[in-house]
Amino acid sequence: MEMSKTYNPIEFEDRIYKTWEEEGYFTAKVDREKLPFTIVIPPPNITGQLHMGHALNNTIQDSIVRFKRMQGYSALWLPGTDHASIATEVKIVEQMASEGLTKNDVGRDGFLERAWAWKDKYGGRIVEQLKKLGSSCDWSRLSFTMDDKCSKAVKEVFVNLYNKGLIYQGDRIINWCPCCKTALSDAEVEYEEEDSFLWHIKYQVKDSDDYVVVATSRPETMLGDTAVAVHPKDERYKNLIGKTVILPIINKEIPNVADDYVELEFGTGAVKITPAHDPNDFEVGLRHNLEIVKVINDDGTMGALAGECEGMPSADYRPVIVEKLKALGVLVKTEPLHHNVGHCYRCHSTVESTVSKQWFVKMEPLAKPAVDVVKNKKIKFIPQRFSKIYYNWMNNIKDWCISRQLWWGHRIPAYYCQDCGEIIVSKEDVHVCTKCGSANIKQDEDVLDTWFSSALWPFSTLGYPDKTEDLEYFYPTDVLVTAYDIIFFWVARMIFSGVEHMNRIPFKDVLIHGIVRDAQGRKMSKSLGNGIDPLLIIDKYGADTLRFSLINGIAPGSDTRFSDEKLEGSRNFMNKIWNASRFVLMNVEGKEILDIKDCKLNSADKWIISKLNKAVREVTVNMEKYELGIALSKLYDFVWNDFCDWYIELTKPVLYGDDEIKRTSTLSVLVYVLKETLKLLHPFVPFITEEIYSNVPGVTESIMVSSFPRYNAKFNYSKAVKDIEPIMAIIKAVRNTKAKTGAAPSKKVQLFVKTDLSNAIKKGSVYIEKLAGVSAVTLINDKSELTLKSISQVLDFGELYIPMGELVDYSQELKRLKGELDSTESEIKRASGKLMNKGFLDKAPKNLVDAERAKLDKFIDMRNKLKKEIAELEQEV
RNA sequence: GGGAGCUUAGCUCAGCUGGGAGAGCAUCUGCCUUACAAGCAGAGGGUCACAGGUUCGAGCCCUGUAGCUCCCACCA
Repeated sequence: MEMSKTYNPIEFEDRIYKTWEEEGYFTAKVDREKLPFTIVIPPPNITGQLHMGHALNNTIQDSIVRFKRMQGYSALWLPGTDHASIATEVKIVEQMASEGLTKNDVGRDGFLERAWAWKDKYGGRIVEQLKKLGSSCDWSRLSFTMDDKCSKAVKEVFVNLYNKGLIYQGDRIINWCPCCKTALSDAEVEYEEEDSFLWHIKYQVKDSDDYVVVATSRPETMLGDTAVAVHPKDERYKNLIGKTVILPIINKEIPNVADDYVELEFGTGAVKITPAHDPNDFEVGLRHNLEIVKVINDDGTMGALAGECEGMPSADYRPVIVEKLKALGVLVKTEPLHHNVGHCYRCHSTVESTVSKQWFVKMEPLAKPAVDVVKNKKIKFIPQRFSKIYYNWMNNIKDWCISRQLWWGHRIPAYYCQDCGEIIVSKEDVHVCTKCGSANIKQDEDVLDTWFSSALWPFSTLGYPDKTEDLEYFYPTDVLVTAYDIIFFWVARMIFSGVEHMNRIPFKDVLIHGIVRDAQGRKMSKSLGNGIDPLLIIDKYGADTLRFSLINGIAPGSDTRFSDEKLEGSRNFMNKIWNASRFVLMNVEGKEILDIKDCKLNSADKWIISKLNKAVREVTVNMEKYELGIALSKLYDFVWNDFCDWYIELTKPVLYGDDEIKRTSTLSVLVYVLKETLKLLHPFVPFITEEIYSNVPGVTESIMVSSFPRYNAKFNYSKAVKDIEPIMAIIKAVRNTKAKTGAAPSKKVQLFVKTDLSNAIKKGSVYIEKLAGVSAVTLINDKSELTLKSISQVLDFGELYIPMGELVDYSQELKRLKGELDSTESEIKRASGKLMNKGFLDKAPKNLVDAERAKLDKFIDMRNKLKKEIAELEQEV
């Protein structure tokens, strides 16, 4: 097949992906002959479109899973999507609003019908996009957090936890999003700094002219105050403790209590206590047995206590009540305040703290074993530092509010008897009360936090609670790949869930990567409009280019910047691979190719095989440590520098020469190295490698099912390497000389070499001639044999003399040689300094000391030669 | 308030268990050499934030300082 002159991925990526799918290469089999290797995908939201974060996350997973698959594991990458309770519900509400409908208009069933329809229509988008990226997911196992399998697991887990007393229902202070109209967990609240005020308000002490001034940032909640608190040790308020104060406006009598929670220095030292709308106040209320009075409704509007302002949004009511306080003369001071305010992570509204009846997971008993499995290294975070973040969160965790006042999600499997009030928690639908026999049963209206089902993902997708073959073979999974921003939401919860329900860790390693930023280092966001659409990049440059630019050079846990420059560099590399391959394939066309075992290898052949072998070892080691960025940049170096710039150039004299046997060997090596290189590259850039591989003569199978190259000690041809490297040094030196003297690279020069390595040089002279533009290489024993005006180069294994005729400027030459002498002298100083250091001689490893000695000898030799050259040159001038 | 990370060439970043500072881009100089101008060859460019310490030896380990970034936390 003819390969086009430039890399054009659009021509083959879709076709190749289709073939892979049709051949079933992504489908993992339970194969007792093989070891399993499992990754479960972090399920993208069905509302989501592929963004750069997904692209990075999935490229990493795909590279790992392809690598493992080629290493011979039965590798499963299990894909799926998340129902994204709030996010999806918001979408459906918006959609209905455009038709002038509300949730209540259509009712629960009607709403769910719409939601499922939406899921069917759009939920698959992201899956198609993942395919464009080249993801080798096992689509036959595609899961969804609300499919039957996962729903069964959710019910199982809920009921089990309830029966163990680890799930309970209660009136607690929770975070309420007035916009989404649902409770949120603590993790779902994001704090942002805001400028506000601290209002100082006088509360009169009952039956007295005294008053206490409280400071608050939330005056609108004051009608729900049920106490004023001061610190027990606060001298200023000693007399106040136990007295009654009067709440302005509604003139309600409330107690004054003493509590350690109060900070002496902050505000006035006296705090109004609103148990219904502040988590701290709620705690104070519990300690002092205070009344809980709600003043803000669940929808964020003021309640009946606000009188004529009932129904007004609480934010609007704030200035109203401030005015009222002013009018009453009880507002004594207003000072600016910079503080943290909680916002909903989905809609960004300011969240309210409010008391409400919700379902909670009791965290303490679950957290401890989950900390232990990380502490004793059963689960490893990569990089390790993220385990600290994990500990910190787990050790300070509070109970998890899991009920959401939404319709889209897993409906809580709790049933209430309308007659006797019995609560029945059951995996099966309940129609009859187990206590009184009544059929008047209602299921809980609420659904579960989305993350409740995601927490079960590593085993619910494999069949839990059923003891399936998949679960038995593929669980625990091997590595979880995710960005650091969902460690709390997801990773931590999977860990305690796996430990609790499976009695086994859900994964062995957690590979944390960073986020993709824009070229200026800013987070990509909708509001900034600086997001880059990976699909547009794929359309323009191809998936491999995108993948390469995301992975190359990244370090675990660190953020990465995405830029056009990187993209172009990556595209250029793809083109390089493409053209190097084209060179090989063009030359081998119709020619005989042998196994390299049957070839007569020359030193260049052996050199590239050694280099390849070294690359194999290093890439494998790096991959096993999840150092993908390092692995890939090593491959880049190998391909571009060693293979293209050197080896391919070194093959040309042979390929264009007339020795058939040598040519066959070199062609065979070219094919061998190309194939192995493509395999090394394949996990990262699957399409281009498949496309080229399929064009290599003799190849019948997909590169996907080929074996990853293995390190082979036999391929370290150290003698051949020693023979070819001086040749390369000479080529460089000649090129350098030409450039320095301003001679055209194409200008042929003669070369005289004085060296002990005459055999190797003789053998390699054809390379020197072709690659450095030399007409003839002549070995000499002494410079006196030279009659022409030359430029000299002192290398560590000998001297080169290049007659350059009129281009030789002796004073320039003298300057250059003196410069070289200087740097040689400083090397000698450095090395001899080290070797004169007794501490170094005594304590450094012997091989290092020996190496240092050898260097010193070499430099002294070079110094002598340089001095001689300089002396001779000075005579000429 | 607690914790983490970062500071290396003009820019973006690598640098593994301490043993002579690296890449890409940019810059400069030459080249259309029949795989590739999305290319080839050559060159310049760094007190590894600062100050101490450990060590024969520190970009790497320890302590402190400064600047930047992020996370967590109930300061009304």
